[in-house]
Amino acid sequence: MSQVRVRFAPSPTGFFHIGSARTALFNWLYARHTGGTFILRIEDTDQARNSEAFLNLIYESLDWLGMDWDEGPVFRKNGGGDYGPYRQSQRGDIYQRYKQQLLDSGRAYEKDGAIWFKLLGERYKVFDDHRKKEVEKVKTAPVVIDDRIRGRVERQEDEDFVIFRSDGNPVFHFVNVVDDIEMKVSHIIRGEDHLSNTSKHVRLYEGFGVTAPVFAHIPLILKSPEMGQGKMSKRDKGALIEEYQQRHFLPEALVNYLALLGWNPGDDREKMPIADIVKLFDLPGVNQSNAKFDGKKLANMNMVYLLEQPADRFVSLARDYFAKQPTGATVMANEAYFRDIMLLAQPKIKSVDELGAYTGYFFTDDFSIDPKVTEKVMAKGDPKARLTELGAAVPAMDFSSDATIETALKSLAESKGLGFGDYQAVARLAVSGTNAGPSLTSIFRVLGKEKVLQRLRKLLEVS
RNA sequence: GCCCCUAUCGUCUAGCGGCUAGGACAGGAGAUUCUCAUUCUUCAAACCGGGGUUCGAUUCCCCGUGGGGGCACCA
Repeated sequence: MSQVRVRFAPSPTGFFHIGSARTALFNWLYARHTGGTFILRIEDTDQARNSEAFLNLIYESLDWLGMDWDEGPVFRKNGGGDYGPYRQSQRGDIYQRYKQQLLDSGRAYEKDGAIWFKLLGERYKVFDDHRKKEVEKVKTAPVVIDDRIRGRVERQEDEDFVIFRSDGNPVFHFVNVVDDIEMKVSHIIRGEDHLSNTSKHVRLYEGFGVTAPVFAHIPLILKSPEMGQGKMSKRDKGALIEEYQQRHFLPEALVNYLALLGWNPGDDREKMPIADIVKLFDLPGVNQSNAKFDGKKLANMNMVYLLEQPADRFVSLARDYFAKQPTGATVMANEAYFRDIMLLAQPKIKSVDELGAYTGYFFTDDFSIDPKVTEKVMAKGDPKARLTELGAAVPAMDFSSDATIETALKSLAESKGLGFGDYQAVARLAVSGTNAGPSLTSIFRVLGKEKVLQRLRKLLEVS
């Protein structure tokens, strides 16, 4: 069996979005699954819309998601290869050569300053009511595509088409095919939106006297019902990879979710390590119908991953997050203290970007107090009495561990004929300003006696 | 308008001629925990319609309908 060579060929004309990432992922997975080669090729022929910033975003995003490329532009540890250059803007001479070949063999001709690819067959004229003009058509045999995902697809290609514009630039269909031939691409895995183009491409392969690669057209990602109809576009909420990076999602969670959009391992497994996905992924397992994007399921996947991160990794993720927050320097000033708190938060939060709000009161005395929670807590029992009792008891408590604090609090409650719950809510409100957080005993321990007392007193004063 | 693809809970999906149509997310209700979150239990929720083929269709075929994509000197 010949070597599998697949490519991902984005154009740097906009932000890198979910759909592109998924196409890249399926190519990458197939390459890794088969032990083949994953090529990154930049389709930057559209000079007006290209930008270096977008190009860099492609590199950064792929790198962040863990999709390393064996051949392509050099970026960090990725890239290189013998079939370059890997940017179409630098391959002009190759396109000229292929154009000449077609001209020489009579499969291309010039008209209106452009170069057209010539179909073989009897010609006739017909009025096209979509374009509202008369066009010349060619009676050709239908193109048969043996798609690895769709099965047999038959389509008529019945009009000559432009391969070089009158400004001298080659068009997408032409460069795409030429590059795939030159780079010895064996499998073309791309979005279903290209299925209709494939008949053109097949004719071009034939024109060059080359066997076409295997095609595999994957389903598209559609908007979720709340977002409306149609395929996901760059303007839709949650469509950009950059957004998840900024929200500090775990790239492996995003990749896992994306893999499940249009593919499944054949059983009920959903969360699975990338190595397992690589092992199980194959083209016949890819669905034929489009999938709607579900941000909630992605968020859940992210949480599931977050919960099981080893402590060191979680702290490092937290550090990346706080490095970008205005309060970051203060928060991370004391490494041990920071780590302690982050590990208290880890099992409780759903995403890293909640960390700031969730742990704020640990790092400043000037934290906000939730008025709604206050109202609720202060309405029940005699919270002010509990605060007073706590204030009196805390100085003598053993703050050396959660367990000793718990024992002390429970014995205080017992001595008053009350339960732990009678103190918990109001104490929590005093030290954290809210009703959600790590266990009260942990908060006490981390904060220390002095701050706990100070906050208990403060709440007593204002209430 | 023409061409191509597609169709199971709200969403992602399993099913590959005979099943109480399974799982997951989201939603409802309980339980556990010092709060919250997690976790656990539980409930509700689907085979687009019509024809065939067959002893028997969610499953195979055809026609509708719905959804998606394509029809450029864009990529």
